[in-house]
Amino acid sequence: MATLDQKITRKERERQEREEKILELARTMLREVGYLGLSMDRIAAEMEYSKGTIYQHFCNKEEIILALANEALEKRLEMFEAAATWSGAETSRDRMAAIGAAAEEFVERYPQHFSVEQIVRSSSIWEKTSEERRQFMQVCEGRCMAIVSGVVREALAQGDLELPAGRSVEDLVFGLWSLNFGAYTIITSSEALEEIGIADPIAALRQSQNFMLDGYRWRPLSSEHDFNETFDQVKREVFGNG
Amino acid sequence: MATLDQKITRKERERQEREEKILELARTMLREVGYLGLSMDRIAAEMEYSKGTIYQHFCNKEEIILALANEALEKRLEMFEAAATWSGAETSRDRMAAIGAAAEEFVERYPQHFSVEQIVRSSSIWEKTSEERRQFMQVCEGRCMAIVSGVVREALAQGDLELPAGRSVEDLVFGLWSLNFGAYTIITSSEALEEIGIADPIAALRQSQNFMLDGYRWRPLSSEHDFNETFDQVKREVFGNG
DNA sequence: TCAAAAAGTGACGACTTGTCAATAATGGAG
DNA sequence: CTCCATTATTGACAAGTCGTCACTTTTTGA
Repeated sequence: MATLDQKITRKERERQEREEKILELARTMLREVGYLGLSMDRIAAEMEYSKGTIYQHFCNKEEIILALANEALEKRLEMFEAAATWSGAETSRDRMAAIGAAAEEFVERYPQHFSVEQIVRSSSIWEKTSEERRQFMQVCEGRCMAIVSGVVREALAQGDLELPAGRSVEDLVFGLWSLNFGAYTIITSSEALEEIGIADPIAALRQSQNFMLDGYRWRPLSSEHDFNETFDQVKREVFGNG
Repeated sequence: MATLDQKITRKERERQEREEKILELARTMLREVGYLGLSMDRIAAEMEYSKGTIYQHFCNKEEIILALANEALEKRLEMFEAAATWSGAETSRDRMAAIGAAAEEFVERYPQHFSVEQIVRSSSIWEKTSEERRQFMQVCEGRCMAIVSGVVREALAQGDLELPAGRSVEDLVFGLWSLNFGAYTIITSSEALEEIGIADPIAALRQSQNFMLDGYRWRPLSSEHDFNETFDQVKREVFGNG
């Protein structure tokens, strides 16, 4: 019985290892030749397995892409969690800034992860993928939202922030989310940003974010505290980025 | 000589008409079956021309996509211009709000145009397309920026706004751009926005925008003036949207 | 040892995009 | 009106996709 169990797990382990290898290959392929260049034939050839075997792991190309996107979301969730529980935060707005720093770090450290997210959002991959994986994605997205919402709620509870009539916590989070997602998308896809006068888009993003929260009157305001310093501190202390 | 000229122009006119028809077909195709479903074969079949002829107009699929994207940019530029010269603006911030309304109207009225823009930004179409068309795109983008920047500069000149140290006009514009682009991307690609607590994303976007500009201390602040009313007014008066 | 079950294979059909020799239409010149 | 050069149009073709499934090989447990 023990040997049987062991053999099952060995098989299972091999399967998982192979799956990981497929994803690894797909990741680098995606980075080097883009979504359209990603080919099942080539994956099979480089894996030295037949196509049929690859299709036993992922029933189509889109499933692979979505699996990569899910990895990305998981990674970011992890980073957001680390930022939200940062011990160096003195105020609720510090904590919010920490999450901003996490978002920044995520894109810088895993640009290909971010680009997968973009692909999933623009190409109509959805229809072809399994319900299961789609759901996983929504769960991740929801949990990410929940972390940020949690910080906002903390601010409300502590009296650092009051929402205007008719606005929900999620509306604020949506604003931040949009700003960040849009900024990174433009940054990674516009070649000549400098030419049209945007020398340091990351700094511009930080500023916009700060001013948006200032607009919400989330205290301390950016005029009362240097959140740029907080950003850099988080990137050093939490993510070990000197 | 007259007849010769006429014949040349007749030929040329026919060519252009056909080109327009190709783009029209591609547009609807893109809307109905997405980027991946857009097929040169099908375009040729539906045009009742051979593939070779289609390829004489656009030397690859990506050129068609980019041509559509350029149409979109032109359209938006037009709408931005209309908004920026709106006669009903009482303050510089009114004028800025008018542009926000134009952006909103653009996405609502031409959703497929917006989706083309997203496709161009995420898929790596760039490499395959002609320098000419790429340049056109950048010019449009630059002119769009220039319109918005113009309004910001007007505000600076009139003393309605002062920029913080180290920030340029373009940084502010970049913030607005990111916020809008990000928000519309998320809106059009996230199915279950309501489920995660974002009931009215457009309202949330307006709010975020207003608060961001409040953060910049662009007077009158949103607490001193109802810009929601301005948005709706512009959509009625400039774009005839009741 | 051996048969049944599981795993792996790759030729295949149906689709792409983009090319290019061959064919058809056109437009002056005589 | 004829005729030929130029230009426009064609569609078979090469080379590449994706996903399938009858087949072969390996594994497994009795």
